[in-house]
Amino acid sequence: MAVLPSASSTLELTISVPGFASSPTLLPSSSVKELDINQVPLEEDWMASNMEDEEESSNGDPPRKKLRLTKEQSRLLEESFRQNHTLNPKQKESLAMQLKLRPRQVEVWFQNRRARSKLKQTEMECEYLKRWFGSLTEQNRRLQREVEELRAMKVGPPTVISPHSCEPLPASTLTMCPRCERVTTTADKPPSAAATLSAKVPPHSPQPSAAC
DNA sequence: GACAACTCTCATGTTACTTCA
DNA sequence: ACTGAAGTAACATGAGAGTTG
Repeated sequence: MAVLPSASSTLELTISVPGFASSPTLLPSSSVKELDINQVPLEEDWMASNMEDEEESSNGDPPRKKLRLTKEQSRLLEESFRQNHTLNPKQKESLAMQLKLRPRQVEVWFQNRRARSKLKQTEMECEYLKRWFGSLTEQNRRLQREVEELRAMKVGPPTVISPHSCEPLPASTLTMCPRCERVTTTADKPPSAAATLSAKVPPHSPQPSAAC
């Protein structure tokens, strides 16, 4: 499972892990809404229709019937899903018996539920990456402007005096901290591999680090 | 041990149906 | 009443892992 950098304080991204309790806010609200309106069939009707399906499916050309799960069935399935995103055969059998459904129906429900979870997660990640891209674009624009300004101001070779040697430093030794945007010299502090990486890999938060 | 055949489960994509605005 | 969009149960398919002879 790929884990993206954690978001800034204003954007929170959660990664769902199988077996890890998912947030209730991710649950499809429609399931509740529709079931409030839905006519809940009697248990006997459910069993009868399920058995009919099973019989018809062996006849070769069954019209695909779509059964709506009752409120209670949905609730129990969701509860079970929160505990575990996958079921072993024993759990499946027992849950199916408890819900008065076929094990196959429970299996299909879990497959679809996992798919919905993943889709939601992907959408959130996509949204996060979009914002990240926007922030980087803005930062890039700002730096480009700054470079232009510096170029416009340039009248001669830089005359930065080294605090160590008290002599002028060449321009090539000047670097800018990507976080705090202060100009430092490589002579003063050579950039570590970690610092180089952090400059290339966007920080979790667009705000400059206080450590700088 | 290596292998093929089989079964099971999963992810992924699609279809068919239901509900609602 | 009709319709399109959204949600979702059911199905199809292919891959990977485990079992068995």
